[in-house]
Amino acid sequence: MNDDSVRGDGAVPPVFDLTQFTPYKLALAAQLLSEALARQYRQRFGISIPDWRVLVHLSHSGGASVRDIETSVVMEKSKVSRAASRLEGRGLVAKRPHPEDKRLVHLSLTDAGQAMVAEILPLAQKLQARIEADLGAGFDDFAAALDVLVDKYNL
Amino acid sequence: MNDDSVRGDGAVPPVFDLTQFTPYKLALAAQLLSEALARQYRQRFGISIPDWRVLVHLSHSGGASVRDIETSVVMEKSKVSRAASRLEGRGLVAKRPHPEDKRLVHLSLTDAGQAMVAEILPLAQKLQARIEADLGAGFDDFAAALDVLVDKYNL
DNA sequence: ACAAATACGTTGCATATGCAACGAAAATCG
DNA sequence: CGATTTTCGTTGCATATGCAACGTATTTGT
Repeated sequence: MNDDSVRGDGAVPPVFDLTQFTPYKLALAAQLLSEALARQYRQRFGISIPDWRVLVHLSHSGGASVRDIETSVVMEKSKVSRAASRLEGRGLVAKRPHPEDKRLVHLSLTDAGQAMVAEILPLAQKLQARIEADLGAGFDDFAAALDVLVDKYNL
Repeated sequence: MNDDSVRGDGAVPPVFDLTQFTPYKLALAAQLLSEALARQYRQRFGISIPDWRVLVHLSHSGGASVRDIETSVVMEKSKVSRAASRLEGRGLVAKRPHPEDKRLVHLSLTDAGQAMVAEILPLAQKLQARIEADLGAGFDDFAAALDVLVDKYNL
């Protein structure tokens, strides 16, 4: 007898379960977690995920250019630019020309922006705590594995 | 002396590093891996990620309805529907009415579809092997952690 | 058996996305 | 210096996306 999956033309279709494929599982887990968080602030604050990333990064950095955010948060610059414009329109972010390099646009949170971030961050921290609890002792290894993947596949 | 970050209004902006936030790291790792794979078959076969998921699922299941794919691969049904139409247009997938339940559309791979899947799968398997090597002994725990997250946050 | 509720797949529409092109500004190099 | 390249941010455009609405088919409940 031979292999179950032999076909006449010699092209053996490998048995392949998408649900056991790591990139797929990763994508699914990421989607579920992102949605879990996004649902919480989407309705309450009308904030999208790109908006949220920009806000949080500005809160953390205290101010940055579009390019800074592009690289550190890994978002297309056009995405960053549009998020910044939306947020500026809502009075959450201030856009100012950089005094030394006139190509750069300096972004920072307004007071309203800081207030909103202060309201939103606890939600994220609560989710983070929940995830750590869900994974228990394995959390640190999990986080480390993610770091390995991120820097092996970055670029 | 007091806490560094005390502000007059009592709203303490929590120190929060997006890059240490698990949902963010997960999203980033997922994006990088998906792109790594997508680049390989996008150019060579003109296949998008949704297309790929549908093809692989059909290969694995041997045939399924739009709804089957929607639930098992976790894609919006409109996304599945459009992917199926694209693939049908390219002669890779056959759409047939279900004989018993006329609401269902039965999808299956054509010979050309099977041939393409047979060409593409090895790429995925190679990536999978590389990931397992990258994570070494920790891989199984990593995969298990992903499963935990997926079913804790599904729905 | 009939009406109402539900399930399935497609499509219209508003929005989001990636990519390339662009203008302005700065850096590089001869 | 002056010319060429590179960098930065925005925008135009083609495509992709999610969501709701729809038509058709089946299931449920009375």
